[in-house]
Formats: sequence, structure tokens, C-alpha cells
Amino acid sequence: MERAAIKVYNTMTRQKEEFVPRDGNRIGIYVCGVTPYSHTHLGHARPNVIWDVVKKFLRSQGYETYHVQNFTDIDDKIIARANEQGVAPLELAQEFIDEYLASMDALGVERADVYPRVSQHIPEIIALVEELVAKGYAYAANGSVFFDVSSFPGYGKLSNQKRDELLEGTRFEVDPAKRDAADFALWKAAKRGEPAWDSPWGPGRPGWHIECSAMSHKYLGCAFDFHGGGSDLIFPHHENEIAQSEAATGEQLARFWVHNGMLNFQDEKMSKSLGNFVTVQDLAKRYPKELLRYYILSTHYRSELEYYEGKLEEMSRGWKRLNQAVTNLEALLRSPDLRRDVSAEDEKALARIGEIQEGIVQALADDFNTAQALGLLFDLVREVNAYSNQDIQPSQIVLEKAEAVFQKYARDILGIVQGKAASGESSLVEPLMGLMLEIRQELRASKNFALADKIRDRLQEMGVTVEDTPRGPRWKIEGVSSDAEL
RNA sequence: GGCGGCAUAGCCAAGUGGUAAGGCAGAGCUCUGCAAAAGCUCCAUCCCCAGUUCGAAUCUGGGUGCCGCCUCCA
Repeated sequence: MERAAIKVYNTMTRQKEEFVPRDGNRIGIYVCGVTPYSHTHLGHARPNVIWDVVKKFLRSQGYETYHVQNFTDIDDKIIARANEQGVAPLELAQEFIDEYLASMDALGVERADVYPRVSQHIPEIIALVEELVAKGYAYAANGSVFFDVSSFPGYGKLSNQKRDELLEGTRFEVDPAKRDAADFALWKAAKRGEPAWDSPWGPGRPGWHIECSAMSHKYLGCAFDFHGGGSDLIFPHHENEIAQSEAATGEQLARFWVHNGMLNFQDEKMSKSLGNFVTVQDLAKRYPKELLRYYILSTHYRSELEYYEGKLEEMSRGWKRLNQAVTNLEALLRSPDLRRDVSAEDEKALARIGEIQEGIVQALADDFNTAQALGLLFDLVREVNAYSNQDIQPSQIVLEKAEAVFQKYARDILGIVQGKAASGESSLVEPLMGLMLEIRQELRASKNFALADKIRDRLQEMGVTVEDTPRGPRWKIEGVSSDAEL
């Protein structure tokens, strides 16, 4: 198949670069996951939905993807919270991991290929720390091991930080065991009451960044294709990962660094520590997942995205029009008397649909510009609605072509249009509605509008909308094909 | 204090040198028994100043404002 040239913005070089996979068709992706000590919120949903779309798009272009996402299930915050609640830290982590995965399912996000956890990779982590010590990049002190930042010349290359200026204006207390304040822990000596593992330096546990170096290397090797995460991870997390990994292997950690913008709530970053979050579980109960994705994808992934109460309701108006267009198109496609030929007018329509499709591919290939793709999808909405409203009978060929574009991009890749209404559902509804509308048509024909309107009103009260179109009446039940009603 | 990023209509949001996509809201119109849906038309010169250029929202310099990171964070 013909592939579009894919360009991706690389945080490392601060520009868009053409992307070619490391190994032919196979694309290795590592996206930083979460520290599961609290609820999964909308801010977490963003990178997941974005990468879900990226993966699906890349596959539609004929690539294979291998996606790794970690869980940092050993961490100060987990331990602190577990102690508060009197449960085991790993138990607490498991609880939030379950919620996290359920949240992603609720958003229609495809699972990663592997979800490695720190607690299950202690030997790999210890081996990596030992290697760094042996190579002179790290030193042990008081049962802990620190990375010696001065030993790695490239330190700061991702975030553009200068080592001398790093500590200016910092607000935290420096561990006295460190030789330099900028050094960071690879291994932390155990304190009482904390989970600990045996190591060459005594009982302890991994520092924050080391797990990503150990696990990305285990599952993806060196210089894998994409390393992703929120822009808040650029420093220190990703900078430190680079130092650890590249010092140990002598090779590049990842080829493309892809960072998504923050999701703001009332002009502030939504985050667990600020407590200003809305959980995915809660949102998924209130809104269809396709609407949530539509909202997230309506802005380019590198920009900030604003959330506020009522935002989804605002978004839903346009989103409904898109969905309705697809639903109507599919209903029309089922009607028996479509033209099978292709007129000169049809050729023009086919050409326009083809242009739109090509535009969507180009938009997604250009740094995954979902916002632009959405705009094009609305062009298609208008095209299709206008075409279907013509006096002449529409051509099946044209409708099928448009439907295929909606199916592939709006449904399969972006996931912003609801699935086809479950056909054959509820045995009686179809024929009963058919009968009802048939009678109502007869009432209208005999100008008994009062009764005809009463039927329509009463049905509306029950949640069934009836629309009289030039091609006969049409009915729909709100949210019939969704998990939640709007 | 250091390092990034952003600033486009009432709101949201694409567009990185060639004369402003798209969505929501608003106004008018068409279709319609009515309603709904849909379609059509209208609705901005791109934070400010100074440059470069035949030509800039797009490049350069200087302002102003906002956000993120430098502490856990997607």
C-alpha cells in the first residue's frame, strides 16, 4: 500500500522530523504510565486516547506497533497512602491499576501490549544500577545509590537545562549523602516500615526514574521509536532516563520524544496533587466515550486543553451532528431503491469525498493533527447531507464511499462516532414503531394533524424522536447505541 | 532566577511565506401542515511595536500577557 510520509515533532530537536521506523515495519512505543496511588483522571485520559489514535493510524498505514506502558507501583506516595489506610502498598497499587485499566476500557482505548511493573522487575533494575556503578556513572552512599550527573556530558540535552543553573531557586532539601545536589537516586536505602528488597547495597527499593530505563530496555531495546508522556515529565523524569540508559548502553534511548500538553481545569493543570481532578470513571458514567474522545481530539495533542463543567455539553452539539450524519447515511444505505449507476454529478461527489479522505490522512500524518482531521470530517458531513437531500435518488456507490471514510477514520481510528446501532435488537421495537408511524402517516394524509402531533409528542416524551423527511418519517431513540445517555 | 511553550472571531480551534479550515453560538433564507433535521448565505486580517520580503497570522528583534517544568505529577 502507499504510505503517507509521517512527520512527528521531536522534543529532543524541537522540530518536526520525518519518521521512519527503526526496524522496517515494526514500531516500538514506550509511554510513561502512572504511579497508581490515586484515581485515574481526565488528565491521564489524554495521552492514552492520543496514543490509541496514533497506534491505530500507524497500523492503518501498514505498520505494526508494539506498545509498552509501565506502572510505577513502588513509590513514596503509594507507601504513604497505604500506611494511612493500613493496607499493603502493592495492594493499594493493584486497586488503582485495576481502576486505571477499567478507565481506559471505558474510553475505548486499546490495551498496551505489555504493562510492566516495577515490583516485578527488581532484578533487572538492580543489574542496571550495578552496571552504572561499575562504569563509574553512579556511586553508593549510606545504602543508597546516586547517579553522578557530572559524569554524563549529555545531561540536560532534552530539557535544555544547564547543570550549573539547575539548583538555583529550588525549594527542596538536598539529601546530604549526595555529592552534588543535582544527583538523583537510583536506589533508595530502606527506612523502617517501608517495603524493601535485598541488594548489593543492603535492603532498599528503586528510585523513581530507573524503572523506565530498565523496563524500556528489556521490552524494546535501544533506540526504540517513540517515547511518550506528558510534557510535565520532560524534566526531570525523561532527562534522567536518558542519562541512565545512555550511560549504561552507550546508545540512544529513544529516537522520537513525544510529549502531550497538559489538561487544565480552571486554568490550572489537573493533577492528583492539586486535587482538582475529575475521574474518568465519573465522566464515563455521564457521557458517551466517543464524545469524550471527540473532546480530547479536538485540540492538537501538544497544545493545552481546557476542561470545565459544561464543556462536554458544549462539545456535544457538534458531535451529535457528526454522529447523526453517519447514522442517517447508514440508514439511507439500507433503503432498497438506491441508484446503482454513477452520473457526472456522482463523479464529482466521489472526487470530493476522495479529496477529503486524502486530507484526513495527510492531517494525521502531519504530527497526528486530529483537530484538522476533525475539520475535514465535518466537511464530509456537509457534503453527505447535501448530497442526500437532493431531489434525485442518491447513488449507492457515492454513499458507500462516504460511509467507508466515516467508518475508517471517525469510527475505527479516532473513535468519535458511535457504533452501528445494534441490528436486530429488541424484537418488537422495530415492527411496533413501523406500525405506529404507518398509522401516523395515514392521519397526516387525512389532515388529522392534532392526533399525528400527539403521537409524535408522546413518543418524544418516551425518548423517541420522530422526524418527517421528504423520504418519509425517521425515528431514533436517544443514546440507543451508547453506554450512557446524554 | 533558569529552561520550554503559547497568544487567531462571542467561545473552541486548524493553519509556519502567497493573501484566514472546521465546530459551537448568533442573524437571514430554503424545505415543511407544524415541528425537527438538513442545506444555503452572512459573521475575524490573526496581542502590541519595529524590521526582513514583491508578499507575513506565518521569518527576525523588542515588548506585554498567560501556561508548564526546575518538588510528586500524564
